[in-house]
Amino acid sequence: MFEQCLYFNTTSLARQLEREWTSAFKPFGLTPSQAFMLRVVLDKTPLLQSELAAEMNISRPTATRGLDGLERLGLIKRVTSEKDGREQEIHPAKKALEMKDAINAASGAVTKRLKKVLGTNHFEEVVGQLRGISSALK
Amino acid sequence: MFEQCLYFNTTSLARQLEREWTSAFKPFGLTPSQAFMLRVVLDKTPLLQSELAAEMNISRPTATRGLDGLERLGLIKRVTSEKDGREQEIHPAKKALEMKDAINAASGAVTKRLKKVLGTNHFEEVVGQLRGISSALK
DNA sequence: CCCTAATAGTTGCATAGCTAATTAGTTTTT
DNA sequence: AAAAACTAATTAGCTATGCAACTATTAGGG
Repeated sequence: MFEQCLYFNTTSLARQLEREWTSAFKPFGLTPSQAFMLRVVLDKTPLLQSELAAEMNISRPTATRGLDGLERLGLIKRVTSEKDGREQEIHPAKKALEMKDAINAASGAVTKRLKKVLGTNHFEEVVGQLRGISSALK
Repeated sequence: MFEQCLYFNTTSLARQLEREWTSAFKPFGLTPSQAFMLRVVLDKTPLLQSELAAEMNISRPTATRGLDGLERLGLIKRVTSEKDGREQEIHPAKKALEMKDAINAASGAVTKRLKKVLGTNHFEEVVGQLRGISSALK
């Protein structure tokens, strides 16, 4: 009965995609959130937690907890910034650097598969529209 | 860095929309999940939990817990089916029936506002596409 | 009729997300 | 240079979600 509802269809699709990505990252022992967070850390190292939160569009507490998890897994290290003692620099651990290519490849594979199922043009169009809505609402 | 990622953009937009709907339903003391669940109960009464889960695209445990919450608020009642003792029929309580029109009106108002911001055509197109992706992945 | 299958719902355990409040460090003001 | 204001991160407490395992009930096959 919510066929026409943006909220309903967006959250519903989000849950469905969550499942796809969960299986993609399972071989690494990572959840989708953890894997995406690690990808940011690997790509932008070193970065501050506030930058991570902004990049991922999550609140700072969520970033704190996500990083707690990655730290427990031995994938990142937090270093108090020398410039400003309030800030924490995030660095990937060696273990994470070794996983980088494989994680990115696994991500690429999922995207490739989805593009095949949905058609590349359609896929890209929808992604663009989602971003458009997101920024229109800011 | 995930501008082109369907998963990232979908989950990100979902969180943003969650905020919009949270404020819309706050006057009723309901979260978006609760409000949508109640709307289904009000519209399809009486229905079984399995039907509710299917209608909302959520797992049965999530339905159980959501209904636990609505029951605690005195908004629904569970009645064991006479046909089949495993089944629970969900009925709205009087309190919920009295809220029905106002909740639906509040929902309509949000949708109307979003359509205005995004343009009705664009809005409907995107919703259609989300549904298309969802069913293509099933 | 009983024993096995299947089914509806629940419970246990875990993750991800949020807001509000707290802590600790830095800047600004006076 | 002490007090006030601000800022980065954390903690507390909550909801929503899922999978896996369990309970209770019904349905089916010897």
